[in-house]
Amino acid sequence: MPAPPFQPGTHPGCGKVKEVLSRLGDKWTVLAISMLVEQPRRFNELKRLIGGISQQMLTRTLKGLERDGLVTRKVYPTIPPQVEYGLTDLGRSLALPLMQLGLWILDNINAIEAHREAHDRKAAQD
Amino acid sequence: MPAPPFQPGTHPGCGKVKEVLSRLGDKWTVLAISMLVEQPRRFNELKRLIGGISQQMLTRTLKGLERDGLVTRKVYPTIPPQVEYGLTDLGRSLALPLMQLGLWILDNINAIEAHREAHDRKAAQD
DNA sequence: CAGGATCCTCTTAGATACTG
DNA sequence: CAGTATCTAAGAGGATCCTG
Repeated sequence: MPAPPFQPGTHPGCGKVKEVLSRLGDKWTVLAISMLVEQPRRFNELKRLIGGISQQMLTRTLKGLERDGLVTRKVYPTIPPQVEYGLTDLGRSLALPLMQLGLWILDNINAIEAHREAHDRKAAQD
Repeated sequence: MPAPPFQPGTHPGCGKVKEVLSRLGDKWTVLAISMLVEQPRRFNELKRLIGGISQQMLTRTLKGLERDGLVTRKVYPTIPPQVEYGLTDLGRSLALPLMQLGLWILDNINAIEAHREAHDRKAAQD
């Protein structure tokens, strides 16, 4: 296991890593990125795919990703209007470690839930 | 790029992946795990290493990780009391994709910040 | 269809004080 | 030292209505 890149002093941009990490860590950002991995998507298509997100939060999330240079927003001036969101190269390069993390979760979700139940059962003995 | 493991229908535990993701994505969890990668740490040692975290949030974070079976809590009944936190095997296996993500951020933090500044500069033209 | 504007609620997180 | 308890502020997130 390599030395973690977050410890103070080990890297110059340590504080910034924390910041980006908490950006990625909001409720919807990672999900939005993952829905764009395969192909560009339209606004309501994303909303449907993600599921459970309000249009306001989807707007905010996509704006944030666009600001960070991870997502592009292409507007087709048709009627009705059509907007397509897609990953930039930067966004695609991020998707890789993100998918790895998702796969880990899938592999271990059962173990985690088993631990939780055991833990909660013990805590209920009072 | 593999199909994302988060899309509804592609995997049975899709909703649960979202949930674990948002658990990992709080402000301190990933940082706490990363500080335990190299060796077990004591409470105040963790607090100092992470930096900027309140003792309450550290307590909550560690309790959550313990509940999920990612962190062990060993109490030495000495005076003053001594408690040591360490990663379980499950926690160590999670640390791997997490460090990958951290390395990506380090590699690309400059590009992200450049995008942000350019984006904000454009937005300021109104 | 793709959002902007508003209002409201709930969670997250920080500060402080206290305890075994 | 390693927490617990309580209070509070800030922001995340949801619901609804409105518009080009």
